[in-house]
Amino acid sequence: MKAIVDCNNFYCSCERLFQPRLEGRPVVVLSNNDGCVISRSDEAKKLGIDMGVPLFEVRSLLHAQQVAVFSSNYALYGDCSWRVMQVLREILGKERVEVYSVDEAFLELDELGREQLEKLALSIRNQVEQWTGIRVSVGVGPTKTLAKLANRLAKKNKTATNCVVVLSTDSEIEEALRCTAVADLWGIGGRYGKQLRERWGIYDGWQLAKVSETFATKYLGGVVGTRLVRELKGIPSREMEDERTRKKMIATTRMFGRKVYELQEIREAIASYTARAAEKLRRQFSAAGYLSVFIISHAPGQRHGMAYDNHCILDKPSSDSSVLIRAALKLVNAIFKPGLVYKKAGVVLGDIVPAAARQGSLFDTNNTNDNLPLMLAIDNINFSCPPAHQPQHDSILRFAAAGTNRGWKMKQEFRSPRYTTKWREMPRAR
DNA sequence: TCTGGGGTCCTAGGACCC
DNA sequence: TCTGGGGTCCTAGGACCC
Repeated sequence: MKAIVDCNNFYCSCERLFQPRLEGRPVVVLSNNDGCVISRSDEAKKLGIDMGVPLFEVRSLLHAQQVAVFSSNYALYGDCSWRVMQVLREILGKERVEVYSVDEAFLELDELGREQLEKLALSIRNQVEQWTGIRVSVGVGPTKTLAKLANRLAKKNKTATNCVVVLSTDSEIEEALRCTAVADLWGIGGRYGKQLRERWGIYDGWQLAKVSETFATKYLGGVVGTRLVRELKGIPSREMEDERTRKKMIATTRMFGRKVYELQEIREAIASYTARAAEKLRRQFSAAGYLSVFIISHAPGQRHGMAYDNHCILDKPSSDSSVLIRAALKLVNAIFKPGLVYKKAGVVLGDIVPAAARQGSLFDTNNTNDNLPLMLAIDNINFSCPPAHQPQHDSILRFAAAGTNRGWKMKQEFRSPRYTTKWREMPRAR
């Protein structure tokens, strides 16, 4: 049997952890640049604040209802996530835990009886809450997709279910599928949902579980759809995956805090995003062989601007910020067009390989020329020291190319302290 | 006026090879 | 009018996820 543990309103719960006075009050967390709402407490959901709604549309409602508003604080959420996952690993053993996202993990459970499964799920839920302060929901089923469905039902009705739902008998599964709209299934998004309804008259999960594999292959994206339908029928087709700690692609992209016109500012932004991406790369002991940059211009009155991108293959894979920044700046120079207004830029690293197994370049006489020790020293210092009195900066040691004014930086007006990851921002007890 | 950021997997189609 | 058959690799783009 498979289970999925999912943290309730994760980002909001993290904020509340350090401000218990917010318990029972509506809370929301905003996306980067304070653009839209990406996490809501139950109280905020009840006020009718939708997921993903732009801040400006609900500003007065938030104010009138005295909703506590936070900018996103990824240092805090990442650390809380790690704590939750550690508890799961302690309970089940780390081979049985697959971290799926910042707030979700799949668990491999034994084939126990129904009551025992429910007891186990409940005890996991309680243990996590007791040790981390984060409330979670647990869904259990014969496949990952059905576990997801169980979890959804658990969250939908927290009081009745105690945040735990087990789907183990055929009739339980049938009933759950019947009461779930097809687009609410894991793996069916808006596009397929619409097609299934309008073209095939398939509205709920039970109908979809009945289609043939040929149908799924043909109309739901090939093997992806086939796997999904098999999972609904109770045949495990998405096995537990090895913790793939190494990402295959690393991106740092941001909206600017204001309109940007000058190449110099774009270069600063690209340099600082590249430095950030390189940091992520080094954290997983990798090097990248491919680098791409893009900038997006602002078309007045339109939702989407025009994208300009450029990429290169590096002579040899690298995780050296200065090497990557140099390459990125060269790329951005080639695509910048004066006279446009820019609103966003980004850097993507690809062709990622383990740093230890890099293929050297045939023409490179100096293979040890990477500044890895220097880079690691920089990472260490940046991790432990906050940038004192310089709110426009995230780190104390930076590359000159990233600039000093940084007027383009994203807005973060409501960020809480990084309680658990920066010494100077630790909570104080009187 | 103001709408995020970071990932994965898969398919189709073109270029190229023998 | 008729014009081989199979591979592989790469890229772009679609769809989905949190």
